[in-house]
Amino acid sequence: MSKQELPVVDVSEAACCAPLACEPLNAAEADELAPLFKAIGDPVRLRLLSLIACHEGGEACVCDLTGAFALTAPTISHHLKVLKQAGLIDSERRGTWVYYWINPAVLERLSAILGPRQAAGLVPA
Amino acid sequence: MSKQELPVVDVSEAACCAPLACEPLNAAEADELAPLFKAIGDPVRLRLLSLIACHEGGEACVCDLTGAFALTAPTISHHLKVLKQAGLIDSERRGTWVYYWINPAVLERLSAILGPRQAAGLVPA
DNA sequence: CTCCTGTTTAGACAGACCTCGAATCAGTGC
DNA sequence: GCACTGATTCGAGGTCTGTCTAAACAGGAG
Repeated sequence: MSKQELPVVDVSEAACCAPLACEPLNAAEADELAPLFKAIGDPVRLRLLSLIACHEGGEACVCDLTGAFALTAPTISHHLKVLKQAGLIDSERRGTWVYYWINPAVLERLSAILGPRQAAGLVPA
Repeated sequence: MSKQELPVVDVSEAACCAPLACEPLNAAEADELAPLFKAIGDPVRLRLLSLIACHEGGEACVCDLTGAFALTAPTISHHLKVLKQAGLIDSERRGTWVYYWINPAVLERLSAILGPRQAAGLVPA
């Protein structure tokens, strides 16, 4: 279950330097990127992502996450699945518990796409 | 260029340096940010945003946008409304046509939140 | 004034989404 | 083997969303 083919796109593609305002996205690119933003377009999932990213060791057990929400375990599990299918996180079972960690490359890609003109110059004041 | 009363959150707030992986988002922050990502979580809206951002002069007429999609004018208008209500774009009517332009500050904020830790680049005060 | 073009609003409908309870799967320990 | 805990899957509800057609609104031209 850990090495199934992800629906994720190739990060090394042209995407790294096309900040949305550089040249218009074509339909294919938009169809590919929009689901990623959609995945984090939910308060619960956005917070889950943050909780996982901030957790010590860079990974968090599901049991660490459920407590932060007034939601049932199946609902949390559902949201984690959405994030995973989007390629934003990955998981592994270790004994009784399942651990999740984020995929930094995907987040960086999204950040770069929204960013003004990264790479060019990060301009310190 | 003249009106400043955006429904958008204050960019100079703590947001500029909290890249999602720094410390966990609380529920209030997530409720505020998620709708922005949700707005760009649709292929049509993501492409609209890109088309507007890339258009010469930094602004685009609705008539320039509708041609890029196999959708009716009301549908495009609906998506533009969603983007505008999220604070990602703004618009103004000039004679017969209505022009849209993006709000770079909001995009930068979203980029910074997803970004790895570039943080210090933007420097408040 | 009247017509025409560009844009938005209103209403409707199929499909997707969030959440839950109940059931099931996966490991650990008695 | 059996019971227990952690996590996921399944099916169902109510709500939200994307798209359309039809109609209304805003300006410019004749």
